[in-house]
Amino acid sequence: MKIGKAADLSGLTVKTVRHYADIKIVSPAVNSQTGYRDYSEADVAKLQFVGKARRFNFSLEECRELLSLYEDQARPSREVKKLTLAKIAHIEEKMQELASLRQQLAALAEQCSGDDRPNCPIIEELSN
Amino acid sequence: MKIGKAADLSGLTVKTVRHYADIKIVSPAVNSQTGYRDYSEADVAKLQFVGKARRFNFSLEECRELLSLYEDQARPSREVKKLTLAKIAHIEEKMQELASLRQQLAALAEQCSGDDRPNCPIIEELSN
DNA sequence: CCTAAACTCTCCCCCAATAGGAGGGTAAAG
DNA sequence: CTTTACCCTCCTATTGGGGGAGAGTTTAGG
Repeated sequence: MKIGKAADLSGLTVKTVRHYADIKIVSPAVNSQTGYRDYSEADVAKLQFVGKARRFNFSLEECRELLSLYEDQARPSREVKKLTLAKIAHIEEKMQELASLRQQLAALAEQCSGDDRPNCPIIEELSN
Repeated sequence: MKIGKAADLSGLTVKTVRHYADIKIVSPAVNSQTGYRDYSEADVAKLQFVGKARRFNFSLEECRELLSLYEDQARPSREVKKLTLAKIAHIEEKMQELASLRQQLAALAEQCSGDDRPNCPIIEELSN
């Protein structure tokens, strides 16, 4: 099938699917007459797989790794779990960072009257 | 002073300070003889201000707004508080999203034996 | 059968916020 | 006076795409 249908079936945009072909995440056959990309059912399954992994916050590089594990019928599940745990750790790091920022900003906002007066503890803090 | 010292004093890299000049976040005077940027004490204060706001996760566009409030002695503190609360809300949204991802990934990881066997619930979930 | 719309191709620019480096001019220290 | 340290502009890359031009292809309708 052509790229438009593959994109529809995988829930991705044509732009994105083309990008994945460019960087060899999912490489379809190519019609040498027209230059049109030709996607198989298996290609679409891979696109769906990558789409889902992306929604789980895996980077494209990580998707590439997951995809090669997905294709390897003999993969040890240890490998997949390792990637997943690393991703969880990364997410937790990010969350900690955000929690700290939120706490600091909330403390500042609380001290700020938020009215017409120019006096502002937030600006003062940023000025130090 | 020249850009190197301004960068040191503000805790930013020369590259970053130059970029901020390019996009008019902090615009120093320019020596027309040499083309060297010439930073005042006030410019350095602005760079420090932006650096701190960046560490609080404000985007450069938001920094631009904060900076104009910083420079406006008559600003209503309401404006600053509004930006800060919006930033807090944005951070909380991101945290929720990450919490959901973490929960889903953790549930998957827990079901995965993580050994030599190819059977892997994580890959299976991503394949659906 | 022919035309027009829908689709596809490549190529280039754009976003945020920097980092790295080439190639060339300037300043300050020995 | 030379070396080193610094500064300049311009180009490239990063991540994960989006937008659009200009050209070729396919498909549907009349």
